[in-house]
Amino acid sequence: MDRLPNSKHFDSTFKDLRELELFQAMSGENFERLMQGAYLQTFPPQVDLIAEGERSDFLHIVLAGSVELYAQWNNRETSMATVRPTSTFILAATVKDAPNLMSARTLEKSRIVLIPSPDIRAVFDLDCGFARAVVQELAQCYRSVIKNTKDLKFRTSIERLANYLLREQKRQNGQAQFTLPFDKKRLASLLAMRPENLSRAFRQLQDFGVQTQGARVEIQHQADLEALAKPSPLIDDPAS
Amino acid sequence: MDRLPNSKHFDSTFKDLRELELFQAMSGENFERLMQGAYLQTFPPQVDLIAEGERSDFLHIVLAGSVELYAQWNNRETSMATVRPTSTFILAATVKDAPNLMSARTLEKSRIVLIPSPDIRAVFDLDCGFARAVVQELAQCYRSVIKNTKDLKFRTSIERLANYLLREQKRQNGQAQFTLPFDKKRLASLLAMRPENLSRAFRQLQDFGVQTQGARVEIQHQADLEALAKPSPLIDDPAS
DNA sequence: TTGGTTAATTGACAAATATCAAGCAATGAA
DNA sequence: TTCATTGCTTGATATTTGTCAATTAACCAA
Repeated sequence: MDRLPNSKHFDSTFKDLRELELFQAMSGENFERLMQGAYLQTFPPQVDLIAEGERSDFLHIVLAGSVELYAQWNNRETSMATVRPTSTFILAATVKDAPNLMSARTLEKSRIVLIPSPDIRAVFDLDCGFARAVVQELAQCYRSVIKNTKDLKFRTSIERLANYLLREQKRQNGQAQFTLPFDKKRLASLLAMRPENLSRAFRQLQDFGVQTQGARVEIQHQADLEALAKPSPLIDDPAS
Repeated sequence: MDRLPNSKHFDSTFKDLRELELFQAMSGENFERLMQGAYLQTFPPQVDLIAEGERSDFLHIVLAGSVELYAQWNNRETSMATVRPTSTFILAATVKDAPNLMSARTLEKSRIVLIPSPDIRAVFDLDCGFARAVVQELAQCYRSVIKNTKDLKFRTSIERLANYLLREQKRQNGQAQFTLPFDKKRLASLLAMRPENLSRAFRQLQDFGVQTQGARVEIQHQADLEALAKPSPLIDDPAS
C-alpha cells in the first residue's frame, strides 16, 4: 500500500478528498493529520476489502470504481448496497469501534483511500466541523437504509425491479436507454430475488414497455412502467 | 403542552434527560438552552405524533410508554420499529431538516419530550460534545436498521418470529416466560407477515417447544428454538 | 348481564417466490 | 478455432406467503 504522501497522485487526491462534504468543514491541520496516516490503493475487481464481523481498522473512501457491500448468514449471501465515488463505507462501525455488519468487495478496478479508524475517532473528538459532517453522512446513510426497508416490505419483486430501473435511469441522467451497472446475479441479490425470478420479472416487464438485451435496458413506455412501479419520493428519491 | 420549566416534574425530568447519552457530553449552558424551548407532554394511546412526509418540527424523546414507527405506501401500512424509554426518534430527519420517512404513534400512554428541531440544529452547531453524541446515536440507529434488513432478506417468516421471540426474551431478562409487548396484528406487521400467517407460525413453533396463550409466551425447549432460529450477533444482538 | 366491536384463529384457495434440472448464450483461454 | 466456464434463461414443480370467508375469542360500554 502507498502512504498518500508518497503517491505520485497525492496532490489531486488530496484535493478530491478535501472537497468531500465529509472533510470540507474540518480544519486544515486536522485534515493533514488524517491524510498523514492514510493509504491510497488501487484494487483489482473482486477483491475482498473487509469482512463482516471483523473490527473496522480503516474508514474506506471510494475514489473510483465501485464496491459491493454484502452480508452472510447460514451459508447464504445477499448484496446490501453498492458504494460509488465519492463516498465512504463502514463509517458507523468506525466511529463506534464495533464489528462490521457487512463485508465489502470491489466490483471493478477501484481506487480507495484507507484512513486508520483510530485516526478518525481521534480527529472526530478534536474537530467539531468533522463531527458535524459525520452526522450528516450518517443521517444520509440511515435514511437510505430506511428507504430500502420500505422497498422490501411493501413491494413485490416485480415492483422492486420496476422501481430499481426507474432509479437507475435517473442516476444515469434519465435517458430511455441505459446499461445495468453490474451483472444480473448481483442485481437479483440486491433486489432480494433469485436470478431465475429476475429473468422472469424482466420478461413480465416487457408488457410495460421495458426491453432488455443483455445489460442494455430501454424503457419504451415510461408512463406504463411508472404506473406499475408507483415510485414514491419517500422510498425512491435518494436526496430526500 | 407544558413548557418544561412549568411542569411540576421538571426537576426529575431534567435529570432523566441529562443522563441520556445524547445529552451527557454537552455543556450545561447548551443543555439549558435546549430545555428552555422544550415541551413535555403525556399522550394517550394511539395518538399520531408525526406523519411521514412532514417536516420534522421537533426531536422526540420517549421518557415513558412506547411509540410505534410505521410507514405507508400504496394504501398499505407496515410497522417499522418500536421506540422505548429512553430514546429519541426522527433524529436523522431533524438534523438534516428533511421530511420524515416514517410516521409515529403512541402505543400506550406515553410521556414524551419535544425539542424544537431548529434548537437541536443550532445547539448541534455550537456544541461539539452534542455533535459527537448525535453521531453515536445515529450510528447505533443505522446499525439497527442494517440488522433488520439482514433479518428480512435472509430469513423466512418463521425464522423471523423465532429470532424475535429469542430477542424479546433477552430484552425481558431471559426468563422462559414472558409477555408480548403489543398485539399480534402489530407483531405480524413488524415481522413482515400477515396476522393469519403469524397465527400459523406460532402453531408451527409448538413443535419447537414454544407455548403461547394470548400474549403470554413460554419457551419450553430453548435449544430447539435456537436450533431453528440460528441467531447471529451480527443480526440479533442489539448492542454489537 | 347484553350486544357490539375488534382481535385472533382456522380452512380453503390463490399468488408469489424458491428450487431443481436442463439448455442456451456469452466469455475467455489454449 | 475449440473447449471449458460462467451467466442467463426456461420449464416443471415445491414451498412460502397472501387472500378471502367464516368462526371463535376477548374486550368494552351500556
